[in-house]
Amino acid sequence: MPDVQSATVELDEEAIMERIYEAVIDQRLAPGTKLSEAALCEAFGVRRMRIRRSLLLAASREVVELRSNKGAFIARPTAKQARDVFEARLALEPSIARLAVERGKALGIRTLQAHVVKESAARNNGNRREAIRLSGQFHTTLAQIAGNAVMLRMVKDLVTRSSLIIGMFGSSGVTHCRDDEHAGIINALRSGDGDLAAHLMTCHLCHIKEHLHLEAKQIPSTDLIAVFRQRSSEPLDDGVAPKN
Amino acid sequence: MPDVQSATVELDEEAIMERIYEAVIDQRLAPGTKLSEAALCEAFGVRRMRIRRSLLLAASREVVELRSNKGAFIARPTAKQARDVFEARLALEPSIARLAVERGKALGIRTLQAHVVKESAARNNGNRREAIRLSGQFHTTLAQIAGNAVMLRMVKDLVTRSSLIIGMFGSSGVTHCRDDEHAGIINALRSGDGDLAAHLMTCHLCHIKEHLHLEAKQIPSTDLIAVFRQRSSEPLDDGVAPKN
DNA sequence: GCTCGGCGTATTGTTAACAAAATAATGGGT
DNA sequence: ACCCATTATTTTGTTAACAATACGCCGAGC
Repeated sequence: MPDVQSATVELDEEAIMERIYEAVIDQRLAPGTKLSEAALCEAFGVRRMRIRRSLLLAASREVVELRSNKGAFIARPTAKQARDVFEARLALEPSIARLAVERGKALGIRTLQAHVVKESAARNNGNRREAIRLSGQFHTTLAQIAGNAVMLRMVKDLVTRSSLIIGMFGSSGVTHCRDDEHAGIINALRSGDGDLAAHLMTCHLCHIKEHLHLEAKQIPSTDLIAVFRQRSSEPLDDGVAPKN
Repeated sequence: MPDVQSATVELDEEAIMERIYEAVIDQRLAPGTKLSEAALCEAFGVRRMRIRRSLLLAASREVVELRSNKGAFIARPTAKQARDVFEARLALEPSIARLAVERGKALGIRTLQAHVVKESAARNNGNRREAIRLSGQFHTTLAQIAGNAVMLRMVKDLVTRSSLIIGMFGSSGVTHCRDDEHAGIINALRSGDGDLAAHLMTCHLCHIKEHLHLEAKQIPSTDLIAVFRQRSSEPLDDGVAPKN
């Protein structure tokens, strides 16, 4: 047996990124939060290099934002980014629901059902954080059942960013998803109706999106030079924001 | 004016990753190619750290594979990964085509048309590499026109991995895409028919996929211990491959 | 009393040296 | 002549020190 002191194995970069994702989904890390390297080193018990690389990974997924010589911050999605994220989810997740119908084994469906039961329970108990976590996990679990690793990775990223988007633009108090809609999708799964599952997923995502206030509500960015900078109109750029 | 010697600005991690992507798309970097750090340092004129981080980024996108203590290699997609990639493309790109119809300005469409003209020319001139490059770029350009940065990022990754997949499973000599299919999609764009554009894209992707030989052809992996290792059946794992 | 400027501290970014593993080379034995 | 063990070299992985930038504190001046 290895030494009892550090029984926990050293986490690798992806694992640390995953932990950051979880914290973002739970809304324990709000948009704009500073992620100091020293603090993260202590939190995860690793050296600075490991943290640094984890932050780079998260930044390449646009879950954190790296400001030069300032450090790492939890990303603050813009309205445009929010639209893009949900547009992507609307393209992906109905297909995922359809695939889950085709490939979902009994085990997977039962897992999902247990999931939704816990979700309802958490909501009724007023356990808001747990409810949010589970409601996000519904979408990733569905992607697992669909059995496509590429799409699973995409959904994980999108769900995490959605949590940030809700933090920025969501009506406070209202949670992500309505669990009855999740239940409806599960019923479609059980009855083997792929078209229905896909359709319900589309509706579900639209509903989430409708509860956002994307009309330039946007918490003041505290970055005054950016606010007062002359902004040129947006003529056909390649859709990718400059990074500095 | 800065010193004339190093007029080229220092490339950042994403830029280097982009250059690796391009080389993969052009099939100048074949699956399994070793990417030694020293060589890359010289090639890009940067220090080791920068290279190392670029490789980490590319690895997180599964375009390169990091083997512990062995170094970085261009990824060798498995048949399962190939299926997943094309399944994801089939979910994403028809939607992208539809969005491009909605939002495509005249400028963007003209750009695409010029693109396809160059593509045909390259093909007729026997300029295989250029033809491959342009045919891949058609899909990313379409995503730019659709104006969704999230989906653009996804398509770039998927197109790059598709190039690797064709390198692994494609009938040699046959190029990625048939340019007449690209032309058909552009016509749908011009006539403003979103459903048609989406449908043509679906067909187009299916055709590419059909030209692959995914039935365990798989170039012998040269890693003998892996070949002779007793393989347990694949029972319901989470769809994510172990990394070592 | 408030603002501006300089100084000290803390945090980030980078470099270079070091440790460990794998690969290549050498030599001895059969 | 071929194969295997041992050594040398290269290449990767990690650590720690250094440099540079940003931040907070304090005092001087208005």
